Amino acid sequence: MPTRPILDWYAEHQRDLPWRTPDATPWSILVSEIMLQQTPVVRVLPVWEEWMRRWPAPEALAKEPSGEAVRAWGRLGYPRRALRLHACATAIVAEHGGEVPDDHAELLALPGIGAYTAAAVASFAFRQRHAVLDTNVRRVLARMRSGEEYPPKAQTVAELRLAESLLPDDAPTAATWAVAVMELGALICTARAPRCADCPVISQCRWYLDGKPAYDGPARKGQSYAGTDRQCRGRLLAVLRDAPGPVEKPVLDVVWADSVQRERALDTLIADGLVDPLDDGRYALPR
DNA sequence: TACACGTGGGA
DNA sequence: TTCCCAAGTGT
Repeated sequence: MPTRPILDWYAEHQRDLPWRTPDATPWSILVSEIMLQQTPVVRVLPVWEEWMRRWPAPEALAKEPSGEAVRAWGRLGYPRRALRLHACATAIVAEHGGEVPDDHAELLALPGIGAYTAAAVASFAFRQRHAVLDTNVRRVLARMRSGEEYPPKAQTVAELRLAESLLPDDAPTAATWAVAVMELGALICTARAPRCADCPVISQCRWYLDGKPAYDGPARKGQSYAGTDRQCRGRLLAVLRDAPGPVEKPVLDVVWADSVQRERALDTLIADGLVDPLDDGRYALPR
């Protein structure tokens, strides 16, 4: 895999994203990475701006009730991420003097930060040399090297080894390379209707050279949503997010007809720490 | 390992 | 309209 063409392409075509500017901090980058998990850039942008205005450093967020993080999360989806980001801020203040750690293992130990995000923050915020393997990169590698339209359902050791083997030796260059490949996957080598005509490495893409054969692996699991507990949880939490304070039970009851499912969903929200059942019978976002 | 976990937009 | 997908993590 040629490194140069992709670095050159990135230099010319990268998007101007606020967490990529020179004044972006490790904290602002960390927040962006959590928000971007399974969530499109356009939806993250306004929420990230608001978070950075309110909580420019971990200490500011750590002082707030976790419910404020959930409220400010808005409709980004997967609101447990908001809770984990709040827990992240708390841990960073308590264990790292308020500074986002630059060590990969320490990042990995923070709540809500897994293999991808730890590598991404270490790479993007601290310019370290790590294989940053997200869905974009996995797709690019699958097409270029394996000739497959899509990567395997679950990440393999081989994919990680390949990504590591492609890393430029120089750390800062490796960091730019990591974001460049991701960007290529996000803008050109997209899941549907890839823009192969604009690809800087089309001549080395095995999938393209093979005539772009259609995916023939096992069916990729579609995610149902309507009628699920997830949708029910979303409805219930939306009520609390949009209310100025605690709400009475009947206010929650009206958003979902199936009482068995509704109670189950509410129980799991409480178990997750997203909803706080008050002593007076009302419900609120957590303190 | 497989599944749960939100939401909205494009094809 | 329905399906598929978007910078994953935790259990």
